[in-house]
Amino acid sequence: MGIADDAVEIRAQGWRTLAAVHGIIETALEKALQREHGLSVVEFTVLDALSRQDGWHMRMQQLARAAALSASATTRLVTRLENRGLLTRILCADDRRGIYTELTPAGRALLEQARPLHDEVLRTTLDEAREIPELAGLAGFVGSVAATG
Amino acid sequence: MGIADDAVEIRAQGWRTLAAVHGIIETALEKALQREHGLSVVEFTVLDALSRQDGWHMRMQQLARAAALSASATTRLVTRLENRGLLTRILCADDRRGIYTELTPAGRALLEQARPLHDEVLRTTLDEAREIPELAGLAGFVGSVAATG
DNA sequence: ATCAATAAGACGCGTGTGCAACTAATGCAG
DNA sequence: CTGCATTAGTTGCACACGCGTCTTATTGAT
Repeated sequence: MGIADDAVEIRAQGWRTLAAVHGIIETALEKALQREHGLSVVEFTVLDALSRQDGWHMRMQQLARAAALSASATTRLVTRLENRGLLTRILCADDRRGIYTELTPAGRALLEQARPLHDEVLRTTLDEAREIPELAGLAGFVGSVAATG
Repeated sequence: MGIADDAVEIRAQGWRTLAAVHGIIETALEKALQREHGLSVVEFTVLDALSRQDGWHMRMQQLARAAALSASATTRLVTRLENRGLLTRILCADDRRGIYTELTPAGRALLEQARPLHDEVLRTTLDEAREIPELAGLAGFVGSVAATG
């Protein structure tokens, strides 16, 4: 068992840890946001992405990348949110193939209502993860070290 | 904006980064494993979990926790793998409600065949993630620092 | 003027998922 | 031993997703 095999095992272990922490947070977020605000995690993510693009509009493809969704899933998701009056589609003037999406006041309001719960869940689940030895390192990293961005 | 608000923003940013890296890896793994070995990521995860429990059997619930799945998803996943002859259900003698699962030789063989690809995808996607400024920190952490476990 | 490429939508299909309702086995209280 | 809450696992139902394919509108190069 040489150095290469160690690296393989470290990556595998790292991925398992990453998946575990991700799963814990996502499940907790899903339940809480669904229960209190009727939002799924992806829906919140999309609204959040749009809100942080303030002043700018996002095209469907950017949205798809931001939420890690396929094109068709993005279409359907935007349609759902549009039907609920949380965002609007806007044809863009310079390239009329493109479609921008923009938060409506209602969407922005719902997002702001949901933010506190979102952060609370994040905080408590990260704290819980820190209690579990295998997850403590990553949970600490995610919760404390600013992602270099 | 005080210290508390900073912490909120750091957590949110950390979660976005975590979700992004997770999504990249999972998508790449899914495509590669599906294409080459007809396995989904969860299926690989379950087989891997079972193989690392060598000598011991796992109950459905443990499996569910290990793969971050619900009970019902676990039932169906095990059924699929059982139908493909990759694992077997074993009623346990002492508590006849409980069900153990065990890899078959075929399951173990398929797992070993798939491992090299699994690691290769892990390695290349982590390398790619390191090239993206916002993800570099986390990708480096996952790929290099042994998860404390 | 033509034709390939691109952005997005529509739609059917198969699949995986969570929830809630259900069955069966266990174990504890009286 | 009888009743009853608890636990393990399964199943019916509805829904979101990815994929593939087709369609439409627009752009840009020849």
